[in-house]
Amino acid sequence: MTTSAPRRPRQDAVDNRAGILSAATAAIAHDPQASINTIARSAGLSRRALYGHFADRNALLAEIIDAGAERFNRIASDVTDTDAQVALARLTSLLWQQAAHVQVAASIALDDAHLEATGKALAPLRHAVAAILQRGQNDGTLRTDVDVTTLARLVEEAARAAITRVDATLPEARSLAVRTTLSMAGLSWRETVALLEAHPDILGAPAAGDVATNGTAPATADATPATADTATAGAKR
Amino acid sequence: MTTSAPRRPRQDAVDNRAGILSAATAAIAHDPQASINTIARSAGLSRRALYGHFADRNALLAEIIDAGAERFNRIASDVTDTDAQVALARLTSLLWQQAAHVQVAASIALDDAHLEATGKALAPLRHAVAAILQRGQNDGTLRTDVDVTTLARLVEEAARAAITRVDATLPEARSLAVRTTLSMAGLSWRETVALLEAHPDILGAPAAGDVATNGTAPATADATPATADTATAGAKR
DNA sequence: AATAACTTGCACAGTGATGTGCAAGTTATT
DNA sequence: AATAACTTGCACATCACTGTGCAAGTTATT
Repeated sequence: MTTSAPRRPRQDAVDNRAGILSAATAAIAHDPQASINTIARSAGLSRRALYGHFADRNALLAEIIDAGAERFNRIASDVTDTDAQVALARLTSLLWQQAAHVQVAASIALDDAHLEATGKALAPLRHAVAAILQRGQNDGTLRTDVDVTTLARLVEEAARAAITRVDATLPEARSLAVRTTLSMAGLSWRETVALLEAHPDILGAPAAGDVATNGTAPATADATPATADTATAGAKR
Repeated sequence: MTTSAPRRPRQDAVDNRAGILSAATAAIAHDPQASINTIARSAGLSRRALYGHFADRNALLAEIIDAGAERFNRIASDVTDTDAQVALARLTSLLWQQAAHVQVAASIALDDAHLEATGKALAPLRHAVAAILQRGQNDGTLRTDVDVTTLARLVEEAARAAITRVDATLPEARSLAVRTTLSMAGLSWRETVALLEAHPDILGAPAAGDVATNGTAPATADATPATADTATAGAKR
């Protein structure tokens, strides 16, 4: 008569829950006002089933925000470059991989209702950005004609625009996002191109983390052949 | 028995109509989903009265969009500078004065429902920007590492961010918006500062238009005392 | 094979918004 | 002063969406 331990959740249910989160992320990235029905249907479930996994809309949003926050925080703490320009570039490059989450955060952040939640979720990332910008202003490697707070907002907006408003399937999309952010931070476009050429690892693979990449990575030029290509693209002469 | 000519609209009614448009512009700039009730109340009218002036929500939005379009088009055709950098700077400076309309256009443009309307309204402005950017790329005064179409989108986003996401009451707000746009167009921050110092008229009063200002305006330095102030503001050393 | 877990569809109540009709009141215009 | 124009408040129908209860069915797990 031992009150039998409650059976653990069924596998299909676990999958469905994850499917909802994924579908919701995509749906909300596309339209912040996406209805519960839309989300459930795009996850292949009925509206009613969704309420079996999440108490209400807020609970669902909260988990989505948390998921984004976790990824963002990892990225923020992964960037340890001393050079502010390089740090900012790498940060953007890594964020670019999380385009969907960036878009969701941006979308939800527009809503006054969840401003607090997103704010809390983005706090560590914003703090990291502020630190980088401050460092760059102190040593003169970033623009000093704008106070740090304002610059942070502008850089954030530039990154958001470059990540979410540019076709992510373009081969140069990632490089473009990075160059955009650096531009906003005060560099001329030629300087951004030069910086990326000098640090090819920034646009490289997942960087250090999963696979052990000791120190300076020498041969990571697989995904992106050469920056020069995309950098010169569109030049008239 | 001549079917008497219908009396012309009452003066207070005309004022109220204008008041609604103005209130709606402000309300929607603040929240794209602002309800009819909110708008009417903030115009000092009842919800019911609003429907006496506009058939439905769309009719109201259409007029707001048109009002913005008219202002934008005037600005676009007012900018005639040959130098692409100067033209872009002046365009931004003039747009900055229409912050509320810029914000409304940006807000509504996010909505799929009115995407067509805003697109049509912004078309001439976008065309002007594209022309300026193309010119700048041809003579090498603007960045050539991005194709014109993408660059246009990025510049537009940068301008939007600088105009709507920065406290417009700050004395350097206008200058900041211009420098931001130029940064996105490829200039280094020092180049943007230099350009504004070389062309103080860009941040000056309403420029040519109402009052006759023959040729090169010598004494227009009223509204903005000196660019050097704001440009150097925030510099650490 | 038995059981608990999960999903579905439907009904239902509640909310907030839109757009309209109408009677009664107020106000600009002639 | 008369009149048409305008505003208001209320009632009403409609719509889209949220969140819950429940019975009946399907499916993973033991």
